[in-house]
Amino acid sequence: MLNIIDFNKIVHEDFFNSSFYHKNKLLLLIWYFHDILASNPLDYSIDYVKLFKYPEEDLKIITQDWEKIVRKIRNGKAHELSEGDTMYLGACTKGSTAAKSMRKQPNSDILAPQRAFSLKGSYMTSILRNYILNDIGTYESIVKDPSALEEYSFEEYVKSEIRKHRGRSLDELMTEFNINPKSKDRTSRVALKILGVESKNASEFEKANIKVKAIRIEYNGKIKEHMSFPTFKFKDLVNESWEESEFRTMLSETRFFFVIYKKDKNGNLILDKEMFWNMPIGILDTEVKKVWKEAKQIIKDGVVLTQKGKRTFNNLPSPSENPVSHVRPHAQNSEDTYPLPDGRKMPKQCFWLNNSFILEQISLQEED
DNA sequence: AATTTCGGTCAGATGCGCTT
DNA sequence: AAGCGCATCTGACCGAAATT
Repeated sequence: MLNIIDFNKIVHEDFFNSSFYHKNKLLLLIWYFHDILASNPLDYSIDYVKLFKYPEEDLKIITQDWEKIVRKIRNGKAHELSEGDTMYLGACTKGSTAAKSMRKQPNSDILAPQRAFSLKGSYMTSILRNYILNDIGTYESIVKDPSALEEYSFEEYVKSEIRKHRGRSLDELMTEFNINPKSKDRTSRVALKILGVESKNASEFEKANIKVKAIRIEYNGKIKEHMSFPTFKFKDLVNESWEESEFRTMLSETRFFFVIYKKDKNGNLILDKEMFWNMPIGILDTEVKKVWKEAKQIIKDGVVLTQKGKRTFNNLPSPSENPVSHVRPHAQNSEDTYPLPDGRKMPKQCFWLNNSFILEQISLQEED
């Protein structure tokens, strides 16, 4: 967490003269161990301290993040800011309560939640690992020479590299880049190899919490499968609030890099498009919230199971009930379960994003 | 009859705990 | 520090029932 964003003032600033840069160009970072056994936070042990200046390659990306945030505010879209918009520098909500923290913004009459600059959790983790613990398990970076970002933003650079291979088949790319066609992460490996990265993730993607997701579009133009996410524990979910829920946190903080393949008439997957995407905050706090709350209520009240033939149907939110999200099993088999609050067991479930929603987002191709 | 829906399954990758 | 066994995770896929 860094400084509060003054929506009205920041629109007149440029990065190197900004209040953000002024205050935060040099940081004293202090890491302490969050010891859950310690009764008093003052007893937490301070393990690492470091006077930190952004490495040149990171500062380039932070500058671009700052520009992106300010552009949104200048366009009267402060209320649409989201942590997932940017890579290392985020605009996170800040204030005592959501209701008390609404602020006026220039160029729009819509009130926006107060926000502050923050270095994202994924970026802080990587600073700790790379620059302080000197962890050997660090990933290669995509942009080897920071001056490559003078002209293009990181995202534009990444997209243009992928675009060079547009029209080629996945099989062809796997052969060329020597990737095991059976590996589950083959599409993300292909993308990384195109970007010149041998390691199984890129340092920029790791620092920015960007997840590569393959999207396969069928010959008929539809996406067959919904998009899955990690499973949740029923007992945890019923104790969460939407604002602090695992699913909301994940969706608001993760940026996705969609690598889109389209099936030709012979069923070959052809590299077709690429785009960065994150869940629009307006949809997150309306439709997705609805599904989440409904799921929570159903689990709280006791899931109703009905046996039909071999299969057991539940009354959790299905894809037809909501345009954006639903709940479905994501388990090894029907024996792979988590306990329900009432003691029964149920196959592990997760929230999914509807295939139709993903398709809609792709066709919007909204690049702010 | 064809397509869509949605509970379920598969299998390689990953991660954890334990031992040496 | 490395190796092992095992559990879990994850992206992709399956197929019976429902719908068109």
